[in-house]
Order: sequence, then structure tokens, then C-alpha cells
Amino acid sequence: MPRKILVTSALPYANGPLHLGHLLESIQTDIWVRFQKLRGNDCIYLCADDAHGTAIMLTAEKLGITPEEQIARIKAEHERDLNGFLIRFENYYSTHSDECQHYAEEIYKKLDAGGYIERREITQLYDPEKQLFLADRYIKGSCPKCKAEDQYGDNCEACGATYTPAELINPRSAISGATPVEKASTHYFFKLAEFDTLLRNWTGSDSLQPQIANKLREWLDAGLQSWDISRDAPYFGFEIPGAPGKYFYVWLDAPIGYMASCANWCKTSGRNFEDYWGANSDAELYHFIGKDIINFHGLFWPAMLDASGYRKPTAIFAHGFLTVNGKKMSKSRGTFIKAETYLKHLPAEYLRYYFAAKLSGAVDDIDLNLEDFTQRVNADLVGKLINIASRSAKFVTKGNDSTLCGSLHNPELWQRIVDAREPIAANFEARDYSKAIRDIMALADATNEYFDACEPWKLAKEEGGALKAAEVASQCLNNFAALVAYLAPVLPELAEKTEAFLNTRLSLATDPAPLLNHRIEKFEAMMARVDPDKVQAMVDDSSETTAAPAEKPAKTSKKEKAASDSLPAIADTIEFPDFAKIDLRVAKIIAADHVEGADKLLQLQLDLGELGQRQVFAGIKSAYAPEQLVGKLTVMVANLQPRKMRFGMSEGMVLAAGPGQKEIWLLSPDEGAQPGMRIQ
RNA sequence: GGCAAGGUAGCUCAGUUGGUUAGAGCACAACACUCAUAAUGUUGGGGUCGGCGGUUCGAAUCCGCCCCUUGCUACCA
Repeated sequence: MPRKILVTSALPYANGPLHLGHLLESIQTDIWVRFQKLRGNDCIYLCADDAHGTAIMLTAEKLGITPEEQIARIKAEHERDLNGFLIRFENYYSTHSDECQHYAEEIYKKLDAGGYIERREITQLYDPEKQLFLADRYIKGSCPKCKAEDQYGDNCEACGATYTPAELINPRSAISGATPVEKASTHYFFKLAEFDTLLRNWTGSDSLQPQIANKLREWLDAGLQSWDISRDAPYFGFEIPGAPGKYFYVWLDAPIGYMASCANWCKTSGRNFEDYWGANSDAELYHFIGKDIINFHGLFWPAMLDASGYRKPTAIFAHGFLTVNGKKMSKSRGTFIKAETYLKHLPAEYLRYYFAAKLSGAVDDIDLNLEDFTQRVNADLVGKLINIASRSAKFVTKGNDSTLCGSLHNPELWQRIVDAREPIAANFEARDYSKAIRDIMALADATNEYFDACEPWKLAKEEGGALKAAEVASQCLNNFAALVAYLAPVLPELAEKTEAFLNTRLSLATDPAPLLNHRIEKFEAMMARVDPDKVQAMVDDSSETTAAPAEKPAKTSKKEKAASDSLPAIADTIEFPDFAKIDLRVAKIIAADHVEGADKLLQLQLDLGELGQRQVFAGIKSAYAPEQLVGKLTVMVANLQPRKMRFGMSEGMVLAAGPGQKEIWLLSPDEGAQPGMRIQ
């Protein structure tokens, strides 16, 4: 009974080209899907472009086209590149589609009807000129730490500091250049916390990778927050029913794109949508994703599905990130390689093989070491695997009239290969491709050893030895056919060429049957060696030579931090205006309390005289008891951006010295200072 | 600060429930072979399995502490 399986890859964002990081996932998924199909299972592979959001809207505007034109253009590029890498979908669709809108609205309405949607007012930075709320990455300014100009709202590329947009010096909208202002608006939230039990049960199921289950449990134990699912107009997406001017956040409809793609495919394939998504579906549903989006697929998505009466995924399969030559892909190093650029220089199967040789079922990062890549592909595929066919063919072609012999010369070796099929299949099933590849290559080694031991080239020179040589070569060609069949999910083109060469059909569904008294075609080279010059050309082609941004310095290591603690160097000199920005005030502690559930914090109520009162959380519990503090005068930073902490808003900070633990000493002014006085 | 996943030969990686001198491929060296896309085979050099301590007759494998990498996260405001 074939299994009914629905597989997806994460939806690429329709705002830019695919790069090799995307391909890691597509290739991993495609290999698994092809494997399932070759095993005889009813497996379909669906994907789509993720086509909504502010970024796409802005890009379209910049290009002077409509968002619809922009996403159509990108989708065509994506499909071209994926096709070039031999990724084969049943359907590649878009979240900007009627089906997606239908299911997004339906799911939302069910969530709302179930009481899982709450409406709350929040304050965000707003671009008054562009009339647009600004996410962190759309706010630029000078880094508050190192003063580097033109940094994004969440972290500094020059010094690595992290901060909030409000901390930026001279913040401005990256879109219009206007100074952002704070503005309140009602947002819609999905009450995820209500699904705590459901999600605990789901993550407890043993089909998840242990690392993922751990991660999800960590989030669950930390307590689930409501998820902001709305964005204000203007926004390229679907308007929320009954909420004019409010749109679904792009991440709400992204996974619904899986359903949309399926519904769209069902129209032409004659399949039934409910068979896959209905609450009682007996189909298996798997999402291949990167580890960066585990929260969306492991928390929000199952909760959304369950709350709206659909089935949950059978499992999610997360993979790690792709690094190139051991480091993050970088445009200045030429290692930010686009799919299109790769294909311009190198065949798809090289990369498919290399990824397969390194992928396991775990969430570990994968490194594409370009030198290793070249050597590995050449040695494994050309040197050992295809070489089997290349060195054998002639003895059959010339020695036995292009016909494989009538019996196997080495039945033991053949049996070893046959017996390897199920273990190899089990490794493919478990997505442990690297193990499958190792086993297959070990059998290729064994075949080469056998070939060498028999010395058919010598046999062929002996009188009447041509047939003996052909027997050895026939054995090796049969081995070759079986090994290529095992590799077919990874190397579909090599499999096709092998089928043509040997006049046969390769399958993984049954044990390979030896080809006996079987006519073959003339051998022709099946794969060229990797040319290192082409690899270099690809890197050169990917290099951004124009003004490579300064390399982001490595984050300060703990060691370095410790060293700098013991050698308290004075910070860089600042100008008076820099200092003057800090509004320090004398504050009177009028209340101090323990915070329920907090290990380090005390909640302080500070009086600033005519300026009112402030609530501040301070991490000084280890050194002060609340009753010691009440009535004391201290110094606070009064114009610090308020920060939402787990236990409430902290509206400033009190100043203290010392390394921590018991050694914390709060600053206090001499007698006579009055609450609210500015410190200058 | 917390949590998670990693740290095994120059490179890329295996090492199942702790058990004999720690493995593979590539790279390197020598030799063999010359059928093959300078491919293949044999042999060899190369590792205090991140560090320290512990449990054990015995640890890369279990426990503790520490260091480094990556990621997530926070009561660092």
C-alpha cells in the first residue's frame, strides 16, 4: 500500500533571487521526494513564492512597477532557477492567489470565532512623510555606541552593538529620510498561549527531530506570547475581513500558501484537498524548513491549523544554515552565490551530490568548502563511480558484441550490493543522505577493487580471453547500474544517461535484477570533472567589487570581555553634546519591592519631584534589600527609552557601580539635593 | 546571564548501548597497473578524539567544571 505523502519546502520570498542557501533546502527536499517516488509512494511536492509584505511593496515602488508585476517577475526567476537545479514540483504557486486569500480569511474567521484573536493598541515608530509604520530595519541612524553612520535600527554592522531604533542618533526613515515619530495603532493578535497544551502534546510526539522538540519545549516553558498578525495600510497583502485598513501580516498567510498551492493543484490533478488537509486526513504532511523559522512552523502553524479544524503536520524537518568556506556567505568574499550564477558556471548535479554527501537528518549547519567540493565530486563521481562504467564498457562492447554476459562473475559481490538496498533506503528515508552516500561509495570502491584484482585488460590480451574480460566487465556494469539506481534521487540526470547506456529502467522499489544477455549502447562520458577555474569564475562573478563594506568584526569573545573588564580602559572620548544628551536626575526611592518570579530584579518607584514618578526595574536584588532603599536619594537616567520587560515597563535606569553579585553600589547625591534636579 | 547544537588526522566527516594498537574519503609519499575522463589498486606517514578533573578493570563515548564556535533567548534598562 503506497503511502500518501505531501511535502513542502519553505516558500522563498518574492523580493530577490535564490542563492545557494535556498538550494540546500530545495535539494534536500527534492532528493527526499524523488526517493519516495522511486520507492513507489504517492508523494507530491508543493511550493510557492511568499509574495506579500512591506519589502515587496517598496521594491516595486522603487522599480516603478506594481507589486503584482514585481512578484510575477521574481516568481519566473525562482521557477527557472529551481528547474535548473532539477527540483521538480507538482505545483509551484504563490501566496498572492485567490486560494490563499480564501484559506487565510477562512482560518482567520475561525480563529476569531473561537475567541483566539485579541485587539490591542500598540505604539510604533512611524514615517510621517510616507505615512507608514516602520519596522526596525527601515530605520537608520548613527550607532549609539560607535557613531558609525547609516546603521539599521536593530544592530550596528560596524561594531556589532545591538540596540533599539529609538537609541539611534538622528534616527530617520530609510524610506523617506523623515524623522520617525511614535504613533499608536490597533493591532490584531493571535492568542497563542491558549494552545499550550495542544502544542506540548504535539511537540512531544516522537516524529520531531530531538533538537527541534527541545527548542519548542524551551519556548513553551518560557511562556507563549500573543502573536501580532496584523499590519496597517499601506501593506501589500490581504485585508483582514471586517477590519478596513488592517492587513494580514505576511507570516500569517505564508504557510497558508502550502494549502493554496495544494488547492490549486487539486483543480488540475483531480485530487481531493480534504484528503490532505482535513482533520481526519490519513496523508503524511512534512514541511522542510530552515532552523530559523522553526517557531512559525512548530508553534503558530499547528495552532492555527488545529484551531481552524485542519490536520497538523506529521513532522517538520529542519536543516541548518549553509556556510561557504566555513563562513557566512558574504558578498565581498564572493561566497554569496546566487542560484543563477552557479548554474552559469557549473552543472546542478555537482551541488546536489555534494549537499547529499554532507546532509544528515540533524539540524547542523552545512559547509560548502569549494576546494573540498571540487575534489569530492571529482573523486567520488568521476574517479570512482562513473569510472566503473568507463573502464568496463570497452570489454563488453568489443569483447562480447555489446552484450552483457549470461551469468554473474561475482555473485557474492552482487549480493552485497543487493543487500545494501534496504539499509540505504532507510538512510534516505531518515534524511541521512550522507550515510547513504558513504555506503554507496564503499560499494563503488569494492567494485573497483574487484575489477583491479581480475585484471580484465590482461585477460583480453590472452588468446580467447576476451569473453573472460567481458564477464568481469559485465559484472561491473551491473554493479554500476545498481549503484546509480541507489543514487537516482540525488543524480537524476546521471540515472537517465545510465538508463540510455544500458537500455534499462532503474528503480528503487524492488531489488535490482542483474542484466544478463542484455544489449548495451556505446559508452559516452556521463559527467565532466569539476574545473577549478570555473569554480573560481563563479566566485569572481559573485564578488561585489564596488566598495566592499568593512568586514563586520567578530563579536567580542568572552575572553576578550573578561580581559577588558580587568583592564578598565577609558571609553572613547566624546564631545560635550554627546554627554548632554543624557538627562541624569536626582531621584528619591519612595518604594522598593521584590518582583514576583524575578531572581535579580527589584521594582523601584522613583520620585522626580515636579517631574512626576517613574517605575524602574533594577538588577540589584543580590546586593540590596528593598527596605534598605526606601527613602534614599539616587541618580537615574531619565530620558532612557522605556523598555518593556517581562514584569512591566522600566522607565529609566538607576546608576550603580561594581562587578555584580554582592558588589553593587548604588550612587547617591550628597545631602541637600532635591528629587528632579538635573545632574550636570 | 540562561538554553540548545557543535568542537575527532591538513580538508570534509564516520564512530551504534563505554571494551582489544581511534576509522573513511580527499590531500601527501612510495610502489603497482596502464582497461579507464592523469582515472584505479596496494602500502605508508599524520590525531594526548577542545582543556582539566572524576566514575570504571577500561572513556572520543558516562558525570562535573572550564574554553571556543553557531544559534535562540533574557529579569543586562
